[in-house]
Amino acid sequence: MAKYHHGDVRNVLLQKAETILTDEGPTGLSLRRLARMTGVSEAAPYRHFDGKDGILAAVAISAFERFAQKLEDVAATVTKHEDRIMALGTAYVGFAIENPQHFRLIFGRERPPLDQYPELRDAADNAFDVVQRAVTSVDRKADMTLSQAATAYNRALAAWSRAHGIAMLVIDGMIVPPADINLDDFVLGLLAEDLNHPEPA
Amino acid sequence: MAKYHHGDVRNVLLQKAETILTDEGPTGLSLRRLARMTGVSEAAPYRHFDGKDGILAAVAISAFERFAQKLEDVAATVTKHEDRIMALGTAYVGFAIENPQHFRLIFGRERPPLDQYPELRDAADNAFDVVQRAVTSVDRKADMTLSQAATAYNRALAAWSRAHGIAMLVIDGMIVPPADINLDDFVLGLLAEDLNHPEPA
DNA sequence: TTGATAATGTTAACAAAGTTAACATAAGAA
DNA sequence: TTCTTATGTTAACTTTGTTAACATTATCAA
Repeated sequence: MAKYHHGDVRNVLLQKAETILTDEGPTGLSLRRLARMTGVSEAAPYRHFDGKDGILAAVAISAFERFAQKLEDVAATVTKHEDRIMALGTAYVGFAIENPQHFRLIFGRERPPLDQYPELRDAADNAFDVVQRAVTSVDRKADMTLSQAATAYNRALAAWSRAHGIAMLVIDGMIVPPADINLDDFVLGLLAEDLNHPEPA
Repeated sequence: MAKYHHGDVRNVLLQKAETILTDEGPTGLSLRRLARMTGVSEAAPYRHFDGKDGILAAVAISAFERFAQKLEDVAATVTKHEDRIMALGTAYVGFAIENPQHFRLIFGRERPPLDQYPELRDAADNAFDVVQRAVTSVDRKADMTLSQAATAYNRALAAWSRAHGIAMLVIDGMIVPPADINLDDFVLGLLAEDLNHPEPA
């Protein structure tokens, strides 16, 4: 009878892995348990993925894609350059807060090595290209001098770093956003804070 | 004869765990292997630590302490306020780059839960207090208005976020510091970059 | 249709890890 | 000394990642 299993195991496994990661974090994500919960033999996942790292890579790739998509959408919506940088930053942090497990998977140590999973590397590169393009694409790009381009690049890195730092510290619980103000406004405030002013206003 | 082992197992284990973490990362740090490498029975660590998390907590605590110490030293050396913020930031990133494994242990997911290890929580709080004190301690603190204090706090968070983001992205390989310029200068540049200017200079 | 071949499942085994229980010895206090 | 506690040890148990060996299904050319 129903001795063997359906034909769509790969997708079902991935889906299940996704929800396990979301609900319990990577600790709860064991291959055997995943297989059991999917109703499939404990060795079945090896037919569809390159072991545990293979599954993590697949999940990470889809996370990168959602991440990039969100950033792209925001970048496309906001036209004014400065506004776009800020909007991107809040979207970046927003994704991290809404998907802390995926964000940590993408940037943390459990992420499989990029050089062993070319598609994962591509997904990562693509996501960061979105950031960089959106941040550096001042409207008049053609007539920029070399040094201006270098500065633009630096500004992209700086903007990225800020968003990343806020995201990390918030999902880590090190920074607790005040409950009485809007989260995006809080993030915006941190992003915009200018450290060069010697004294707090 | 030498059937049983020395009297100082706890320290030896900690020391060994420290070097394993530095050399191989937390992946290589298994209790059994640690015990074997220390020349002690595989269950011995349980007499001195609260399981694996216990050892990780101990290592994390000492890392936090070194981290805080470094920041404190820098903060004490540089007197001018703005310079101090920047010096702290570079020291922060510097620690991360010099001790990537420890930095990730301190902030990553393998860190044992703070609420289960009060000493760990204390060590963490202390480290961040150093940051915050150093960043917010403008010389004339007494006569600050409430809103000035709030701004100062925000600036501390902003400065912290930036340093943290740079640190994370660099040790993750996402940002590759250019080889042809001084690392500290590179970090300084990122820290000081003012995103509020609409166009790259 | 038939029959070879690849794809996909399964069960069974292995080594390594975290953890605990049961037991042995050392060190110190009474 | 003797009782108690701290510190070791060995031996088990469970879970996990992984692979090997075998079974079933799908695919597709002849």
